[in-house]
Amino acid sequence: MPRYSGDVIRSEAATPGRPRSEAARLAVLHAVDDLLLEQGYAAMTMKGIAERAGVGRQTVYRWWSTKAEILIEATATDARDELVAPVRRSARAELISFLELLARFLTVSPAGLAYRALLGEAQHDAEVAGLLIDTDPLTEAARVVLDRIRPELSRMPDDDLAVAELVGPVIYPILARRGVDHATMIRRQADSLLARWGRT
Amino acid sequence: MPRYSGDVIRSEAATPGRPRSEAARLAVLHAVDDLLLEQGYAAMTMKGIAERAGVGRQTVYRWWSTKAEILIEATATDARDELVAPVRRSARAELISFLELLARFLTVSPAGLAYRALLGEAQHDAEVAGLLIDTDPLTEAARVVLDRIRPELSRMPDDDLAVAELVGPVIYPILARRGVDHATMIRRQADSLLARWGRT
Amino acid sequence: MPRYSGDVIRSEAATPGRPRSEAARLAVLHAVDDLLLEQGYAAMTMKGIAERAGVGRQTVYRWWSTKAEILIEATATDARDELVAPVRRSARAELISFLELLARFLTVSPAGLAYRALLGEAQHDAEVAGLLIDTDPLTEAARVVLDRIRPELSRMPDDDLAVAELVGPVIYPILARRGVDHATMIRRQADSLLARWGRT
Amino acid sequence: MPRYSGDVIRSEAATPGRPRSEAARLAVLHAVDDLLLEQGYAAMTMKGIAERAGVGRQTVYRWWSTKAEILIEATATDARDELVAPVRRSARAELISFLELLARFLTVSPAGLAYRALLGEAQHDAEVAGLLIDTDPLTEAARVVLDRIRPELSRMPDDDLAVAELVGPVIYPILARRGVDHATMIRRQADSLLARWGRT
DNA sequence: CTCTAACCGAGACGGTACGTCACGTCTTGAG
DNA sequence: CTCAAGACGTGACGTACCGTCTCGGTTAGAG
Repeated sequence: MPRYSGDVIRSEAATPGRPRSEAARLAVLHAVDDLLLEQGYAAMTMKGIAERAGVGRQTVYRWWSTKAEILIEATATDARDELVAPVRRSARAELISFLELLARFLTVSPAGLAYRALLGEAQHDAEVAGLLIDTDPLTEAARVVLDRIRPELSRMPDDDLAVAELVGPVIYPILARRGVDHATMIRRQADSLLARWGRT
Repeated sequence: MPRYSGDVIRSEAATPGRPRSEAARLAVLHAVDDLLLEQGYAAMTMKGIAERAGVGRQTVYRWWSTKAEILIEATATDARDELVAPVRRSARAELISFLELLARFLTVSPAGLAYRALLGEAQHDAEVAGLLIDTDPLTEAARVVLDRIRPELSRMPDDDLAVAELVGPVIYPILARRGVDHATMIRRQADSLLARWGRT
Repeated sequence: MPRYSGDVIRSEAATPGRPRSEAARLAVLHAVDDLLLEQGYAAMTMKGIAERAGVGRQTVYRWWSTKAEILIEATATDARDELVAPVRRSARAELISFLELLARFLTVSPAGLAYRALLGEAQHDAEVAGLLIDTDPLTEAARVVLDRIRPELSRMPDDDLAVAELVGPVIYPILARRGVDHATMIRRQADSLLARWGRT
Repeated sequence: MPRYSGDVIRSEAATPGRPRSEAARLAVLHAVDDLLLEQGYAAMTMKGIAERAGVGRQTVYRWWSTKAEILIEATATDARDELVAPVRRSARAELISFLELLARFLTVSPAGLAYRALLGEAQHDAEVAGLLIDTDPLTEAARVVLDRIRPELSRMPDDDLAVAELVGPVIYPILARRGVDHATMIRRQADSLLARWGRT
């Protein structure tokens, strides 16, 4: 079970020269993981990452351009894993489970903190925005859940609209406020969506 | 009509020494406004702000600690002004008007870009998070609208929950995706809320 | 007995406006004295002097241009007082007394430390050099001694040459070396001069 | 023939990482040389040196702590070269040659100006004092001359005393006065020393 | 079994922003 | 007109990190 995305070997082309060191790659990814928790995103530096990983500075730059890029690679797999919602009997239970997962992910999980940091950076860095949108694990996970319960909810809109209606009210207060009561919010939100999307 | 928050006279205490230069204060606030549009938040520097304002570096640091602080002071009034929703006949029209205002604010207005940049910074800088939350013009504006239509919507939750349900689905795709169709989303969102919150 | 040069009132012209505050002047001079000992010449600043004196910064600049100027005014009188050589029976005793006075002045006395600091500053600041030369208390004191013993020493050169021969060998090692044995040096120096300048 | 002290190869240890740039080192030393003449010691700044040398600021700080340290390295070799006294037939000629060399060095040579600036700085900066004393080219040169003529002068004291008697009367007026007539002073000084130190 | 090419660590390089400090000037109200 | 206070524009300080470069040394497949 690969810890990091890309752990599967990428190419078989038998390139000449010394092959890329998997040890160095993992050291960098782990270093980023650790530093994010210890110092936070803003205080992380490329220099610090290289030193913590015991790796040359050039080696980092050879494979990644920015700390955002490394962080995405380092946390993508974790994020995806943590956002796999368990299968439930009812649509309501599905929604509640997923939203609770989501709230926990964003407020507690290291991968979730990374996601928020990246989402933040994306607001003033177009390149990060591009990277993040292409690999957004959150939207992906939401879609899985929605697909699962769509048969029961005939009036559910598709695609991005449904995702936004589902995820927005939970994620917004987490990004913009402090100390939100998720539990209540989540139940209300689920009921609201069921009423709007439901069969009748 | 004051352009910047704090334009109202502050104190009459007759402090000793040379009084603070209003010209310098305004020059800095305008410089931040300009630089945000020209270079973006990330590329803005305290040095650059001081130089653009034609002001000493120390003068900037004397009154503000970070570029986030300046940006908040520079855009707070504009943000508040731009988010004043017009009074409409029906609750639905009120909601749609406000959400359209909000979407336009976040995607087009300089003050809105500033808000997004600050919200982004808040994800990895606790101090900015504190500042932003205390002065959040968006939540404030949402509350005004909600208070106005509350009489018609007996099942509307109060406070933060209602704000999140109203604002979240619109703001989330703007922060996390590209090229969203706001118009459709907004109408759906308004109807969804009316159905959930409505009298009968 | 005035503590500082210039303590005597300078003008009687009955100028209009508020007269100069003698209290402020003395506070500045004392502050410079204190700071020289506490922090050394290099660490002293105009700002620090004003604060220590409890005086406005402008008040300092109104009356002095540089810290060197203040220091000269603050120490000139002390320096002159400390370099008054006692009258002795023989030329040899006169010389030895004066040279010992000189060595003590330069290595121990606050005024002597100030003199060395100023002499140092004069090496890379022409303005200080000018001020110092015009008021040099050391040369002045040496001349007094030499005049006193000149009758006994028919071959003594006059003016600057004699001063240099007398003072140079003592002051040079103090400026350019560490931990010199002055006592021996001084006796040798006195004998050397007597032999050279002496009657027969 | 090495232009700067330290031009001799330092070590062969094969340290890891990119080796120090000799070009940068020389650029800094030349910049200091130039700036000393153009602006004087007091007006020289670390920033100015780096810019003149076309070198990063950090590169300067990496190898030197203060401008004094750079100046010592930049002028030590020149100073030593310029103070090599020619061999003469008589002790008197030796002394006169050396003292003339010395006077010229201190009043005309760039290296001599540097020496005076450093000697000045040493009066109020203990660290500079330490550096200067350890490498003092002037004392060194004086000792060479004195050793050469010592056989002829049986009563010459040794070490520091002799150096002070030789050098002090010449250097003192240069430091503390303006426009001295060196030629006369030097001949008198030489005769005085010969009389005192001479055989009989 | 050498050759070649790309990798690796280390760390110096030219830049540039940081936040602080002192400079010397100015602008208040009070004496 | 002076005084204390303190804000002003200027510019150097020493530090940190940027992304690039240049070393010696390693590690593979190709000849």
